[in-house]
Parts: sequence; C-alpha cells; structure tokens
Amino acid sequence: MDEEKILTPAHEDYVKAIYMLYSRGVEVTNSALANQLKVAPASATNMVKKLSDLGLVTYEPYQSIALTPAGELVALEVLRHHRLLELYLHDKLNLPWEMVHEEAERLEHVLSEALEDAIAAALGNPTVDPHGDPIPTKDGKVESVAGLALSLAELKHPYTIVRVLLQDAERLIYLGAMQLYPNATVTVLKRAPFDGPLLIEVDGEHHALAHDLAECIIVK
Amino acid sequence: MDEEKILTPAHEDYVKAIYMLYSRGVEVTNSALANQLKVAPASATNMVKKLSDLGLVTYEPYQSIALTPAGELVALEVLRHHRLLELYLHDKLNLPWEMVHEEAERLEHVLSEALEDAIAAALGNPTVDPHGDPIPTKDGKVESVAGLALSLAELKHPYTIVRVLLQDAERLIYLGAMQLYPNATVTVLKRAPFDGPLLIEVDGEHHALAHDLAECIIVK
DNA sequence: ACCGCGGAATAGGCATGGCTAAATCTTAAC
DNA sequence: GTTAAGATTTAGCCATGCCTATTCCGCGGT
Repeated sequence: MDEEKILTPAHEDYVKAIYMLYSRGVEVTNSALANQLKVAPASATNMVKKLSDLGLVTYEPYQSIALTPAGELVALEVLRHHRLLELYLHDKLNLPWEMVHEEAERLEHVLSEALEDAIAAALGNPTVDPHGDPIPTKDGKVESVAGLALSLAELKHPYTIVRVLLQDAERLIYLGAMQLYPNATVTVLKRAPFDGPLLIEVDGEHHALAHDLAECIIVK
Repeated sequence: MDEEKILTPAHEDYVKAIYMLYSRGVEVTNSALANQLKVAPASATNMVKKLSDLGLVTYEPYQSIALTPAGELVALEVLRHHRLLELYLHDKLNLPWEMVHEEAERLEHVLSEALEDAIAAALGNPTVDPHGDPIPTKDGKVESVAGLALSLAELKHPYTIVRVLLQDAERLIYLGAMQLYPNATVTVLKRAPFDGPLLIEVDGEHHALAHDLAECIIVK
C-alpha cells in the first residue's frame, strides 16, 4: 500500500489545503478547496478525484472530502517542510516574518529528506514556527497549541502571544509594527461592544486592534 | 524588450544547459542539448524554438544554437542561484559535496531575489562554490578560474586544487575519499604512458588516479 | 409532491513539456 | 553526381492541470 513519491506540487498543495481547512473546522467541499487554492471549482473536483484514486482522500460525489491516514501523513510532511522552512528563513537568513510564508510555499515542494533533516538539526529540532504554528514531527505528530483568542482575553490581564493565525503579508506587517509577535506580552485594556475594536497595550504602547485581527491572535 | 519572468523551470534548465555546453567548448546542437538534459532530440528542438521566440537564443534549423545577451543573463542568474545554493548547503547545512549539486538543481528554480540576497550575504558574497566553480555576480559577470588540468601538471611539484569539473555523486565521493577537494595540495609523482593513470600524493597518501579524472581536476 | 435555484460534476479546450514515428535535410562516400 | 547514412525537424500523441460552458443533483419553498 505504499508506492508514494509520484506526487506533484499540485497534489501536495491540495492535500495541504484539505488538511488546513479541516483543522480549521471548515467543511471540506470542492468549492471550499477551490476557493482556498484560487482555482475554479471544476479544477478542484478534478484533482480531488485523482487524489481519491491515489488513496489520499475519501470522496463521493456531492459529499465532503476527508483525508485518509496516508493523505494525512502527506499533509503533515508538507506542513513540516513548510514550517521548518519558515523558521529557518526567519531565524537563520533573517527574512522578515511576513515574507517567510510565501517563500516556504515554493520551497516546501523541493525539499529532500536529507535537507529537511539538516534544517531541523540546524534549528535544534524546533516545535513551532515564527507564527507559533506547531511543526509536525517526522512521524506525523502535531502538538496542539493551547490558548485562547485575544478577542476573548480577560481585561487588564497580561497575556503572552503564542500563535498568530495569519499568512498574508500586509496584515503581518501591520501586526509586526505593533510588536505583536509570538512571545510578546499584551494586555487588553478595553473591549468595544458589538465586536468592535480592542484597546490593547503592547511594549508600553497603546493600540486599537480590530476584532477580526484579535481573533487571529492566540494568547496564554 | 523586457517582459521576463514568464520562464518556467524547463526554460531555465535549457538555457543553463546551453550555457554549460558552450562554455565547455562543445558545439551546441539540439542533440547535444537533448543528450545533456536527458530528453529526446525532438523535445529539445521544440523547446529551442520556444526559447528563440522568447529572444533568449538564436537558432536556425540545422544550425547550432547560441544564447543572445538576454539569454546569457538568464543563464548566469540561474548559475548564480545554483552555485550559491551549493555553497550554502555545503557550508551552512553541512551537506556533503556530492549531494549539493542535485539539491541545488531543484532549489535554483524557486529562489526569490530576496532569498538569493540573504544567502549571498550570509556567505559573505563568495566567489566560488564547493567545486571551485565561480559564482556569477548579480550583474552577470563571471571570473574565469585560471589553472591547468592535473593531467598536465609538472611531476614532483606541489599544486593546489582550484576546481573540480564534475557533478555526479559517485565520482565526487571517490575523489572526496582521497581528500581531493579544492584547496587541497596534490603532487603528481608519476604519469603512466598512453593516457594511463597518474600516481599522486595527497595528504601524505599515495593514490592511482585515472587519466580522465585527472583531466577534471584543475590545479595551480 | 413539485419546482426552481445554486452548488457540484461532466464535457470539452488549452498550454506546457514530454514522447515516438515519419519525413527531411546534410554530408560524406562512391 | 548520386546516394545512403545519420542527424534533424515535423507531425501527431499523451499526461498534467488549469479553464469555461453545460448539465445535473439536491434541497428549500410552496
């Protein structure tokens, strides 16, 4: 049951996207996938059928999609590549955190086992990437990051940021400008009603933070 | 005259191969290219026509192929990526020299400008890779490496290896086992007639070295 | 139970980048 | 000068992955 390694970057991207949607609690439909990957719905249907033939997903027409154990392993391997690369690019090559995602997006598909190991070793076998996302182990285990969204945090209580659930460069730059990085300490001073912005304090500075951004910041 | 950046990895591979053949003094024909890239001759003809349309090569049916200035720039950029990566993987990630070529072969196509710069900076803007091959500068200049083939070296005279003109892992492992790396000191003790093997001394050890391998080792 | 609407699947195209087989050109031998 | 061998090009095919247009399903409203 193991032929493997005939997977193209496209296969990997789909499997990864399925995993991401699923782990985010979204129902994995072909159109959700298409939307995530910025392709036409028909393209997703097509590829999902191929993944099904490869035994990486279970799929019946008009039903939602799920990864098989084999598919999950593939997803976790790609994710491991991605997050190791993000951390490496950030820590060893000093790329700013808003750049590492898109770089890793391309590099993850051409990373050999040997290079993966070398990178992991150079980083001291780390467990989280620069956004606080956990790095799966080689045998496909991910530790879940405990914490709550900043939007739900107790007022006037200092929290430590453990994770930032964003990839797009613009918003990461914006958060970075306020020093809202993992390990930073942040306090919510006031919360506007009706899901309005939060007044927060980071690094001695006060900022207003939109509610939807606060939902993406996980603290402890 | 500059639209660029619609180049696929395949385009880059062809342009690089044309540059390599040309710089090695081989006449660049479609079949030489096909042979170099391990594709069928017809495939090479096809792609060369596309490169010609892109203005990267000059080509008339049944004639040999040459890079245009634009094509040469592309080739040198790819080569810069390749050799920077080789050096980086070798020096910073401790991959053995026989592995770096094939790793770089895949990575070179997905290296952004920013990452290229970061790598070059991390290495201190080096000029040669682990095989002694010169690294083109960003503006497309290559310094030629002076030296002569070990097969032509004077007897009983110590030389320093400056370059090893091989990529395949097996032979690099073989040379590595004898410590025949760039910067190593080597002395030819005896040369067998009829292009026979050379008796050499490296690192206090005596070895017999086939003539064709000696031709690939450039010393000074 | 029926209808219709929207989401989902199929059909059919297109570009890339390979391939093989057939036709064609070059060249060198007779 | 002809011709045959070998290299080169053309023709036509296939797989990948994307697309648009069309058809089909299934569910909510009546």
